[in-house]
Amino acid sequence: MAKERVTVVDIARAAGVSKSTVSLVLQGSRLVNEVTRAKVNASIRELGYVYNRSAANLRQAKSKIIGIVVNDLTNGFFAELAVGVDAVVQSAGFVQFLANTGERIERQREVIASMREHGVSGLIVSPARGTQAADLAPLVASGIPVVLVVRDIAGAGVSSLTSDNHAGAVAAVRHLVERGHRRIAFLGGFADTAVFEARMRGYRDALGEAGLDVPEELVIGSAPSRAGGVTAIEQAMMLKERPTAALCFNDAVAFGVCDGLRARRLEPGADFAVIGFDDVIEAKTAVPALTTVSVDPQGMGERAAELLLKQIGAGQADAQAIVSPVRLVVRQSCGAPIEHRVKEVSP
Amino acid sequence: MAKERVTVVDIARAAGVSKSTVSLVLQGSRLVNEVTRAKVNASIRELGYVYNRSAANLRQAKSKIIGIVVNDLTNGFFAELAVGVDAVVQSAGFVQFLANTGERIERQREVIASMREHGVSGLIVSPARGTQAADLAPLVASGIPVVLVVRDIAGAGVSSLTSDNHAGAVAAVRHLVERGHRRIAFLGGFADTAVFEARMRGYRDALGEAGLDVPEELVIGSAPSRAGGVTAIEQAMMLKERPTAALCFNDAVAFGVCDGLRARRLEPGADFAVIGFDDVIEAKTAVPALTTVSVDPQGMGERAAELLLKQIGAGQADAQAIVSPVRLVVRQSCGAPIEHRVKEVSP
DNA sequence: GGAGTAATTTAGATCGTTCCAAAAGACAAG
DNA sequence: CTTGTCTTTTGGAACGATCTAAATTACTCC
Repeated sequence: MAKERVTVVDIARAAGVSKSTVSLVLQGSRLVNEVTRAKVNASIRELGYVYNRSAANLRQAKSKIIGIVVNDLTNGFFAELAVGVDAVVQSAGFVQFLANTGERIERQREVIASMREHGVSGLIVSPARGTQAADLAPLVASGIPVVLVVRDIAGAGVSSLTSDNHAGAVAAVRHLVERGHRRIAFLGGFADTAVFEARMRGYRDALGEAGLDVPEELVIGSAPSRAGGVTAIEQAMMLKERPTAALCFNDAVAFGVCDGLRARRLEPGADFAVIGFDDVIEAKTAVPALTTVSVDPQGMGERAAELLLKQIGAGQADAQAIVSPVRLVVRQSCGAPIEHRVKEVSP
Repeated sequence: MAKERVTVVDIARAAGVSKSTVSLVLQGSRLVNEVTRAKVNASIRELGYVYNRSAANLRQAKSKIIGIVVNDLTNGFFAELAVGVDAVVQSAGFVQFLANTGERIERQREVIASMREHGVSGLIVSPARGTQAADLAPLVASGIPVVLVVRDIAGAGVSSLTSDNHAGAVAAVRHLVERGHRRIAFLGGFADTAVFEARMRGYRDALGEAGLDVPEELVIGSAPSRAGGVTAIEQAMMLKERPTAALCFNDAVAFGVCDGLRARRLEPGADFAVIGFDDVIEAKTAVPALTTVSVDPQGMGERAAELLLKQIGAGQADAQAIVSPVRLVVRQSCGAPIEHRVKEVSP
């Protein structure tokens, strides 16, 4: 039962060639004759050979592995991001190491170290909350290409791919203002992240532009989750002057806000306008369909992967910060007419 | 900038010992003297040494990598499963290769092959729909420990960890019957999976046990997603004799069913009883909170990982099929009283 | 048939670690 | 001072691929 490992030497013997030739066949070199190649491939199949990447890797120091580190995989946004990365990376012949940090910096340090030991040729990181440039310094110093995604870190000196959070928030708030809202809340999210800061700034700027002032009590932080949304809206509705609309930190919060509204017998969309951020898959099929700022997580994952692969290919490219555009997708949760909702559900 | 790689030999030189000693220190052997160990560790830190697992791996043929293959990462259930696996696997000093097949068997074949090339010491697989025992045969023959999770495959000859889908469905339907429902639908899911088959059988058995017959038109399949749930309930409500309650294939479908009910101005829980399956995190915080059969995906991931690690440790254990128990969690969507809903939201 | 060129093939060193067997040192007992 | 027992340390051969430079074979054209 304990089968001996089949190696290139075994195949070489079986096919009557040298191991060098087998190696050439394995890497698809065009140097080798058609008949020889066929013979070798036949032996490979026959003996059930499994390529040993550790060995190859040892010799050539480039591994066909890329690592992806996300801060919270149970959040649909990041899961989709990972799927986008996976798609691109796989079709380029790479395989991905995925690790979840659960927002723990210590864990993040561990997984990054582990990935370096495995010789990843590049790393896509959505950093845990509170990650400092110093935390990434050893990684960056090693010269491994790194792309930060979603959350940028000032002074880290690596490429980043973020979404235009400021513009998205501005667009959302403008839309609410156009629909006549005057008391607009900003709900959910942790205030210590760059993403929160940017969205919040967009919210303030758009209100200022409309000549509205920004009452502090209308900015209510919470966990960026569905449960957090429920508590945030509860708090908002206890104010003496209640808001009539809210821009939410992300879609999860927005769903929570809808839940909280229903709990008070208010209908999201009709009685209170809700706008989310991210456009996760569920946003479209929820009832009411969620108006949200589309960030296209899967697309972001794909672009991040492409950027990383380019850097891996180019050896050493200098860091670039890409801000990908977003667009407001108007659906029903902000008060748009409701008649054709079911039609919008994809088949 | 192009730094030379630091190897054990460099450290040996710096610390004034042989590379064998350095190697012993690296593996934490107790054979080496305390002072020597300290000297070596100092040099390691000083030179910024990074362990090369490919090299180690080449020599000792056991890799500290386990692979996890899931069929749909964008589904919260599987993302949570992956997180559970990750937690256990990491703390055992392993790292996980995660790949998403998106229910494509061809892709599944590719990623499994790729994982074997990387020398994973074990594999946790939630197989894509339609996977046959034959698809896994080469993998199984190689002797790598494999644990199938969520979906078992008859005749594959490997261990599996599934949930007690039959018992869960029975409990759910019994509950609905006790609450007085007589026309109970089974909504969503693809009929060609073992999971569907088991839940469905539980549904039928419980109805039979209550002396109710099972009208074919009340079993309505659909994609196991939120969108699928919307279409399934639409279809159910077009019947001449409408159901008053439904057991859904999973939570995503159940949420879709709630959406679809609202679209018809029916309140889930009050006007129609809905029960889901899986108990994803959102089930608790949704409004109305979803009554569902708790499967605890994260816990399943953890148990699957533990089972796999045990098999890796034991060399060759024989296949065992573990069915993990489930329990019905009664919340509001099946018509329970509604007053304390907000209290149940976790802080 | 031989020179020149192009197409294939190959021996052998090499990558960075672990393992084995054996050597070296330390110490106690005779 | 030898011998024996422990504790530490070590050289050198693996592991399974790739790479380099050189060797071999095949072909073309006088």
